[in-house]
Amino acid sequence: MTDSPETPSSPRESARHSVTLQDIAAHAGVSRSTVSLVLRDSSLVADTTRTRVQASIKALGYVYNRGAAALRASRTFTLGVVVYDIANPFFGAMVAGIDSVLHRENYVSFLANSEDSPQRQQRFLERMREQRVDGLLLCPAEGTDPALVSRLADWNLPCVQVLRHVGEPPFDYAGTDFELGVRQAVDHLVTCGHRRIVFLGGDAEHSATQARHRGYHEAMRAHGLDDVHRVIRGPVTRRAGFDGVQRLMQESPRPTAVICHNDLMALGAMLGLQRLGLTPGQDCAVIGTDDIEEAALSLPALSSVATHPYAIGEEAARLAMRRIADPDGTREQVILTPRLHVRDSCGPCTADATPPRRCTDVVDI
Amino acid sequence: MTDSPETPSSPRESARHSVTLQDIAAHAGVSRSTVSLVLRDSSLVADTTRTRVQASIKALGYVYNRGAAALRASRTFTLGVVVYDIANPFFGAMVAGIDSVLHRENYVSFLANSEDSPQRQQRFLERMREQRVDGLLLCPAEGTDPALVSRLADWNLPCVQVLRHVGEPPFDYAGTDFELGVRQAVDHLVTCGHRRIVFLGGDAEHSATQARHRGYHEAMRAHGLDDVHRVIRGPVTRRAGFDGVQRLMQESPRPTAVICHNDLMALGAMLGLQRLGLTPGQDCAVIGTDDIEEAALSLPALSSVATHPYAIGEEAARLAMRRIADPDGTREQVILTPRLHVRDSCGPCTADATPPRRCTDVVDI
DNA sequence: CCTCAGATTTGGATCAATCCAAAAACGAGG
DNA sequence: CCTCGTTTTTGGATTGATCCAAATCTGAGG
Repeated sequence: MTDSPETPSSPRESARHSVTLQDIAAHAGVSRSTVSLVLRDSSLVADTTRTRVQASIKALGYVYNRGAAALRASRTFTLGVVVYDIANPFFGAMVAGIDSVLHRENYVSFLANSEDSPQRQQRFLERMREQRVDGLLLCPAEGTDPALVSRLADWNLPCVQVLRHVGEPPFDYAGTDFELGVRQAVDHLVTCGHRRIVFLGGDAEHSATQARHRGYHEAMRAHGLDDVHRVIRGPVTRRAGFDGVQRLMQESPRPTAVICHNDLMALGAMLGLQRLGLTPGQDCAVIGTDDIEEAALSLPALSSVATHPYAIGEEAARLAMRRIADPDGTREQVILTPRLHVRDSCGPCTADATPPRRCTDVVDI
Repeated sequence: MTDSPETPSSPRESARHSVTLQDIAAHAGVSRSTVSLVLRDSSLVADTTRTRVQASIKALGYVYNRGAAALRASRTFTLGVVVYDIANPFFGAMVAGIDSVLHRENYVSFLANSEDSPQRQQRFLERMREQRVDGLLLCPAEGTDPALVSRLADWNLPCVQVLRHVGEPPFDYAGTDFELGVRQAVDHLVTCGHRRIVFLGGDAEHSATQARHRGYHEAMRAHGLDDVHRVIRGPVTRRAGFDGVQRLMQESPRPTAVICHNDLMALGAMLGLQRLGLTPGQDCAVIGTDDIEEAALSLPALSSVATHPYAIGEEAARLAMRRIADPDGTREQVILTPRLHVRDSCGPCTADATPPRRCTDVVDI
């Protein structure tokens, strides 16, 4: 009592400098190294020692310093995630899927919204490199330099591309078979007796846009409809759907069906038809892509090709975990199968083999 | 050539160990410290030195190591962001607002989706502490321990609460005046001649739910409608709106209007009315909250109290920046003013002073 | 009691930056 | 040429963990 001028366990001690491994070691009567092993629950430490150290950790209110650990160790248990439009509910669901997997794996993620700007994306990627993240989940912004992927490889930064992809295979990728999705839509419409089917939207040269167009062309060709096939390029917004469909409906042999690049466009297209006094599903069939929650809610309920964003997010995250564990393993492509949800916006399907589905059957609110 | 066994600039040199300040210093003929100063562009270094060092940085392909820097310095230029439902488009927009501000400030953010689970939230917060983030943006999960805020203060972790808040003031907070929003809705409906106005939704004791209920009660009282005021508590999902409104419509003196906790509920409620063969805006007025993009698109277009998620995100992020710069400054509460967007779902407003607004005026697709 | 293998534990070096007090360089005025 | 006050630059200590080779402990078998 008399020999030490200040008590070592003073209450504001923690404010002065934070508790370190050294402090725990002293408290538990072991070495720094042993404490470190306990923290990473190594099987090397004896059970009695482990419990003693854990008690000290709790007693002193120790907080692990990830920064210091990362300096020496190779892994940081962090990941970078880049999307190009987080306000889009599709990406919201995808990020939720990513988050669920990362949480299980003790990872946390940096999120950035590139706003489809390659410059913003580039800046974030450089920052991620400075943060020494273990890997990246990247939905490449429009206009991303195709060399980016190999550059990331040079940087030893595992990267899983999501939804879109740039550069040369092989690369890790998680997405949906957009080509198949559009084919399903065309097939269904043709079965229902449609011939003049227009594909609406897709301005940029993404893999995802190209796949949709390819699916459309091939399905039309397969049905012998080469003469009437037609793609209207342009932005993929509500407005574009709204305007585009109205322009189409003023032509003399009117299209009888439109397939839209995404649901937002399709919802806009339905509104456009209604503005002209036409009824979606009756005067013109409409099919969207993504099957966002609002699709089932609209009136008439929108038929849509479900692309399962939550599942894509999960797969992408799992892929990243695998690549981090085995950096030189063969690259993988996880491609989910989309599914057409038939609702009212594509009208009754008299020629269809399956009985027509009624709206109320599928309103999964 | 003959005296050195291997060229120092061998191509795979970078793979062996990464380029450090030391390497740059050697290359530029200055000391480690000077390079460090250049990196943090300090005004201490002479211009000629600065340019020389910058050239070396570029030449050697140096990558700043944030982890190492954070070990010594106090700031990490990282932030933790917690939301409880990232799949909800409202939060998507909010995160976009946050991201835009952080990008300008050279910050990056860790994002977590608590799924409204206090345990998940807690785990993430502890992880953020380990990461030594400079601050937190927190939309507290339902059932969050009110002591959390003061605990974060003990940890020296600046925290801005967003949208909801727990614990005792003073704290930093960014949100919307939900109370005023509901009052606006009630006022409008009363002006239109409604009396039996029901408030639908709100199960938990969040600040945000309480504020809505308070606004509802006060507005009803102000209009002398104490006798008919009524709150139906319950979850705030589409399904709840769908079911809830149908139950209400089966009562003998039917309510003539419902105000919903959020737009998802309101959209569900409109669907519920239609299921009963009733027309929203004609047989029963519906007003939602948030004014999500889908509101204007629905049929009839949904009247909604806009709560500006993007702006809330921006404000919250700005607040965090301010608190990090001045940790002991007085706490601030930024409360945005909501605005009622009148569309078709609340029907014609004969008694209104302003001319009735037509659907087509406000369909801002 | 000694030996030895297997199980635990340990200290010193290391990771890549920042901090800080002190040294060096510089330019103007005497 | 010598001060003196800025302006620049610097080396050593420090941050808090991990790595790794070597030391120590244990208990069974001879």
